[in-house]
Amino acid sequence: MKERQEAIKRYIERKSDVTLSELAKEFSDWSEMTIRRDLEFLEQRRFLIRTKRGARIMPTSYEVSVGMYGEREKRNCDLKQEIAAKAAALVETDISMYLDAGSTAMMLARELPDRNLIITTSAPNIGIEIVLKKKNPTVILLGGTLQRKTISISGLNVLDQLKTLNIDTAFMCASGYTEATGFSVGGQHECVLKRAVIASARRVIMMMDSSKLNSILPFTFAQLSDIDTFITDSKAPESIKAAFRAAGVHVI
Amino acid sequence: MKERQEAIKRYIERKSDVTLSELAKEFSDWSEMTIRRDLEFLEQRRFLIRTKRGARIMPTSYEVSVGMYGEREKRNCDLKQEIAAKAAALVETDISMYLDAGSTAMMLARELPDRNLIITTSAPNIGIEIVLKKKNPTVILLGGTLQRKTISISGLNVLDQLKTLNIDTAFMCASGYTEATGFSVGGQHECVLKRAVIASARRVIMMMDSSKLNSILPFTFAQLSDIDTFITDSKAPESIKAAFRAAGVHVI
DNA sequence: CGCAAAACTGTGAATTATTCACAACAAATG
DNA sequence: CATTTGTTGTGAATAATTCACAGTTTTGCG
Repeated sequence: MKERQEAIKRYIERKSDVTLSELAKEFSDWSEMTIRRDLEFLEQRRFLIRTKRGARIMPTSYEVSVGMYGEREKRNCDLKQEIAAKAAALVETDISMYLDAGSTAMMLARELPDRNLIITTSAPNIGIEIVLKKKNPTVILLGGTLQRKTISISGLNVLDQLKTLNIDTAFMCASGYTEATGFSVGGQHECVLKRAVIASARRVIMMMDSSKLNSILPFTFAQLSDIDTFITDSKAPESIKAAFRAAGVHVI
Repeated sequence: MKERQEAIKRYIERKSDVTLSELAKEFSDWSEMTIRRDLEFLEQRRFLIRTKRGARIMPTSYEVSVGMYGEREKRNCDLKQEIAAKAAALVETDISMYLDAGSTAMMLARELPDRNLIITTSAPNIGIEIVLKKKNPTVILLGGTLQRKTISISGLNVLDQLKTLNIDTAFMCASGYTEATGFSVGGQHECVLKRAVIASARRVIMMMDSSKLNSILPFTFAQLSDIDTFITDSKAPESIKAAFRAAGVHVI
């Protein structure tokens, strides 16, 4: 595959739905016809499907996760992407890592290097995504009841399952944070699971886009002192970043 | 949603990729324009995406499973569909059932009534499919290592997890059957898991399309005496069906 | 190094698909 | 029963896609 085709594929993967004219503008070094032919090429290899005026990524499990939350999730796609790229840089080879459920985690799954890794996750859609797109990582899915809203696992014995796994680095997501309440999420099941993961991981990396800062959700699962590294996007206010640093958290 | 729109949706779900002219021929009572408008309607509701000359189902996890095996799987789609419809008729409310991994099982997942059910499965893609498309069933995913080829779970403690679950009816798939070898599959992990499920289920229903009869795969996981019901398609030879009946198996 | 073959790219015309506006019709409402 | 609302079909206008061809670059091989 050519460099241009790779670039087009990456572009569409990021945007998930593009028009031909949008592509033509982005890749203005080439003619519309060439891009058209590239799309045909990529479609044959099942990377995407062509639509009326352009193309769309071939949704594997990715769309499963964003499809439901819909527009809200898509809107901050670029922020999440930025965070995921930063997080992927922290992934070392041959470590055992935990990947949380959530759309930021899904982005990280896509950015992950295709290397020897052991990835434990409670999100089956993320597990599938990794296993389909990468050759090398080993994916371990937690077992239990599959939650409709979050597409993640919960259950009585997830905690037991965690006990048998040694997690080096945990990449976690949160839906809300304030100084007073700490990191919070909307579901009780998730909350319990996240706490257990954080307790057992050697290193905890929290990923959160700036739109979620200063919002509170029902269940708090962690405080600043629980995390080692905080990854956010460039739109996050300096004041919060400074406060995190003052608490001994490594902010990226 | 109108009846016609439902019908179009079902048609596209079955075919997975259709052209407008194909739809116009199938639904010749209506004009092309009306069908076009229906497709637009269905696209807005994320049931499908429109392509250049028609439409394609919105692949959730379904495409994940067939996408890899590709054409081979698609070819017997109609047979599997027939089997899945028969199997769905056997599903009772409020029971605990096991759904095997495999494309026939995925078809069954789509045909399942939207009622109170507890469905245990080793296939996360099937679990996601159910949870996204139906409101009522509870899905329990087994935990463990996610296998790349089959998109199913295996691991040391799947057997332990099964012990804590009481399965009433198990819907199983096989990749091969001969009288001498019994029901067989290609992977050792799957084999072990299937055996355990069959041993613990009160009732075992085997689903298998006729193209797989008289083929042998490396690992045998069941004999005729292990199963209660056998579901196959209309192309299956009478001789085999008669032999199954003679062995006390209920053949549908 | 140089030539021939193959593969890739851009252009514009021909084809095809999609949208749009409007009229006819049916169903619902008061 | 008239009016409104929604649905459907028709054909023209628009837009997108394909096709064929020519120019260009790359590749392979003597």
